[in-house]
Amino acid sequence: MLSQVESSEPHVHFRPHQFLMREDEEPAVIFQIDEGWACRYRQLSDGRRQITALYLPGDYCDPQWALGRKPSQPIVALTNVRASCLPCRPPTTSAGGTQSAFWLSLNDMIERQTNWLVTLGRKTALERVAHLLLELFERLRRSGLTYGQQCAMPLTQMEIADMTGLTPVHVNRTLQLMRTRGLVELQAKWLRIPDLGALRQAAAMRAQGVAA
Amino acid sequence: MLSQVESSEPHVHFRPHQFLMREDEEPAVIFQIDEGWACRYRQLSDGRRQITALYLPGDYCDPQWALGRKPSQPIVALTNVRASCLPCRPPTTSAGGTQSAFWLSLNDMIERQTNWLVTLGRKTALERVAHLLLELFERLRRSGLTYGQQCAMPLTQMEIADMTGLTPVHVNRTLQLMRTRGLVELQAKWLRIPDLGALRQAAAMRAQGVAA
DNA sequence: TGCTATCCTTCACCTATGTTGGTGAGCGAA
DNA sequence: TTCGCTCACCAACATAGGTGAAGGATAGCA
Repeated sequence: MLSQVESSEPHVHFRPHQFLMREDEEPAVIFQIDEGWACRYRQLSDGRRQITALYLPGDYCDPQWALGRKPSQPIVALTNVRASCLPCRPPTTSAGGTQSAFWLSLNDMIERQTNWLVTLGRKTALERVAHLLLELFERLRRSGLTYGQQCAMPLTQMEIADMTGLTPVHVNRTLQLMRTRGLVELQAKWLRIPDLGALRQAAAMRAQGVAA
Repeated sequence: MLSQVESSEPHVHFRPHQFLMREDEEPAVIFQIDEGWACRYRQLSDGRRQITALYLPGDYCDPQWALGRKPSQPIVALTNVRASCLPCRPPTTSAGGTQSAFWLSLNDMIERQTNWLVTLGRKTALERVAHLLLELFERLRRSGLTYGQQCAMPLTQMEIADMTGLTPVHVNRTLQLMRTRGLVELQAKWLRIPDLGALRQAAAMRAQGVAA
């Protein structure tokens, strides 16, 4: 269950439920996920848990460590994960400016986090789940990890619940409803979205271009 | 209702409900709030609104503009606001490194945003309101804007609702409950916290040092 | 082959919060 | 002074989502 990081190692592997980083630990490196999924979360003393970030292939983990604070939340692998280790200092803004992939990725993460504030604060269960599936699909698509209208979806309903602020039971109800409405097909850890536009509308997201 | 920014002007003023920045506008400057409160929000097409950030005196507004993207959410003054205009380019990481006040402030903002994800996803109404009042008090205290156990609290119950993801009616119920429990005294836009520890516990926040 | 654990699914019931529709106090403008 | 507006506050009722419990499918493993 302990992370096996050697800071000199260029690559590391993690198994499901293994920690990439524990709370308040001093990060030695920033990971870049090559393969697999991970998440950051906080757990309250009575057991309530909220996932606060999802890390997919290509993502830096966690970019904000570059801003110079200890992680206040643990990061754990959701699937088998292969990751590269980057030095914890960020690329200087002088070299590449704020446009470097790294800083843009931090920007994306903040933007996603802000969108989740809106979803958790104001949206219904169906809108929340739709938002999640849509975000997953579009992030994977940008990394070339979708196949037509399909992509992998290894999350359990309990993990979906911890992302969306719902209970597993209600996630199940909601997924059933979405299935009967033809919004998603979801089985065997594989997601198919018959009509991306319909799902976007169901998610009450801002309209969005088709830009890759 | 239009912002009166002259990018050459070192100081600007805004009245309540006046925009500091509109959606998708190209920011010419980053404001630093000298006095007054402002917020960033998103409004859904059916009117639901969620406030996603609060800007208090001393805060940069918005620090993430320095990362090089257009603001996707409007920013509006909640009270009379006086602000200074800073160039939109961030201090280079070479000069001052990531420890500069500016980057630390961005880091704080991300941290606060993450904490709100947990609150909106998993906490009860009372915990949410407690979290908000506590955060306000402690941020103001760090800026020397508290007086003993008291501080200003210009937010209307509707604005509290839009921060906490509740309805104004339920915010009212919750505040009444907190009053009867002696957790807060709140009247005439002025907040008094008789027992900070009790309020922290009610907010289900992580324990926290007394560090200024 | 059976054992165990995890996950998905469904049911009946419950409650925290939303909704609707009021009241009255305060305050600025005319 | 009255009008118009915002805001705090209250009450009755409605509902989305939570709770607790149970059964069935699937997969790893001895």
